[in-house]
Amino acid sequence: MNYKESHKLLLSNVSRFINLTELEKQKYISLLTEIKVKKKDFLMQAGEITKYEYFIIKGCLKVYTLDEEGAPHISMFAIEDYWTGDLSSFMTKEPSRYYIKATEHSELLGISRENYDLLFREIPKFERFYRILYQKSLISYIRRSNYGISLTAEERYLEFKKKYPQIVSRITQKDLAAYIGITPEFMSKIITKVNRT
Amino acid sequence: MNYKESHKLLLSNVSRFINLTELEKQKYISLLTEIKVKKKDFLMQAGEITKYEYFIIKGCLKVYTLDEEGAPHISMFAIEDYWTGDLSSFMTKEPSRYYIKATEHSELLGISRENYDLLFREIPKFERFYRILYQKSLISYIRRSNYGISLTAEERYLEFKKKYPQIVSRITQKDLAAYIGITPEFMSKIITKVNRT
DNA sequence: TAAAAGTCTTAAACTAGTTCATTTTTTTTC
DNA sequence: GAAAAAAAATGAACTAGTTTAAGACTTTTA
Repeated sequence: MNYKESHKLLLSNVSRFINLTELEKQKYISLLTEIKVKKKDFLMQAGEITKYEYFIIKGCLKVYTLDEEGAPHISMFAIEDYWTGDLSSFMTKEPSRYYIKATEHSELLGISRENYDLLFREIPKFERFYRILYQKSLISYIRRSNYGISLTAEERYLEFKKKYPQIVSRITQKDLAAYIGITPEFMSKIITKVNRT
Repeated sequence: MNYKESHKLLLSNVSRFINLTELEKQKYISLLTEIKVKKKDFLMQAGEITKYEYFIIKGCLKVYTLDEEGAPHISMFAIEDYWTGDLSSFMTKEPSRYYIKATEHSELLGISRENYDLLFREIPKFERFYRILYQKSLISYIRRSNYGISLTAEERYLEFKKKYPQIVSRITQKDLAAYIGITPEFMSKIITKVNRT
């Protein structure tokens, strides 16, 4: 069958871990919602109960919390071919502490909690898909949680640049500072220093 | 059927997410290896390819790396009813960067990579078990990776104490410092300060 | 396309956390 | 249960990263 470009991208993402029949592909696609969000608009805000998990077709978004002083802490940047959302609120149905804002005009496919549950009942293979997806995410978050406490800010910056060169060029230095966990002023100093060397 | 205490603990851990028939329980148990490790002994060392994922029946272990200066960075403390290991090395079959050392005499059940793969083929329900297990771990690591970059050392200490009171009392201040990401000297200062307040 | 708003840079004064050195206390070992 | 080893406490000098403030540069908006 002939699929839309957006669905092709998603199916190709899924086919990394499981093989679906045509029927299963169509069933899966029927469970998804198309979402567009303009630059600077929110996909969700703190206090809301997360309705969807999102697959990014196009664009770039930042997932962040605000601390008591109102300073942002960016948890992740999500770009094409990545999944994002607030898994905790999505699963527990408790209000989220996260904001998700588009830093570019973005197109997403969302799966609602009801359809996510249904998916496992209708196509149990997806248990495997998510087992592997979460396993891989877990491995990278375990590594990241160690970086935060054991590397200096400069080392974390170099790691990020090495691991996500395609993201560095698409975000502001200020947002990168909020991800690395430092002030924009210190981020500026690091970049000046690294470029000089 | 009558199971050993250790197997009962594991089966009860698994039954949080999936129901197994008697036959499946027996099959599962047949895939596990019993392991004992004395206080201060290594369960594994950096450079080795991880052979097992471990479920802790009894005891306490620390999972850590050593940086270029030889300073330890503790990634997790594992106690009864928790799973541990190096998931990355276990999956990729590449040498691990982690050491796992018992801080108390410990008893574990290990599952080898071959049996882990076999488990999914023989009892596909385990895809669901691990999907949920990894999902929950992922949620807590996402939270932790933000703590590392957005909280002060004192706040991280208070968080740890609140979340794992049963672990705090079983480990040394020095190990806690290596987990929090600070020097033992500064850990000592924080504790003095917090107790004074 | 001018004005406004946001981002980046620089610098001086400050604070959280480190390093190094010493002493006291607790735990381990024979 | 004494000796040795490891952990914890304390303090002084240091460094990585913050704060505040101001000016230059860039992007957005009307």
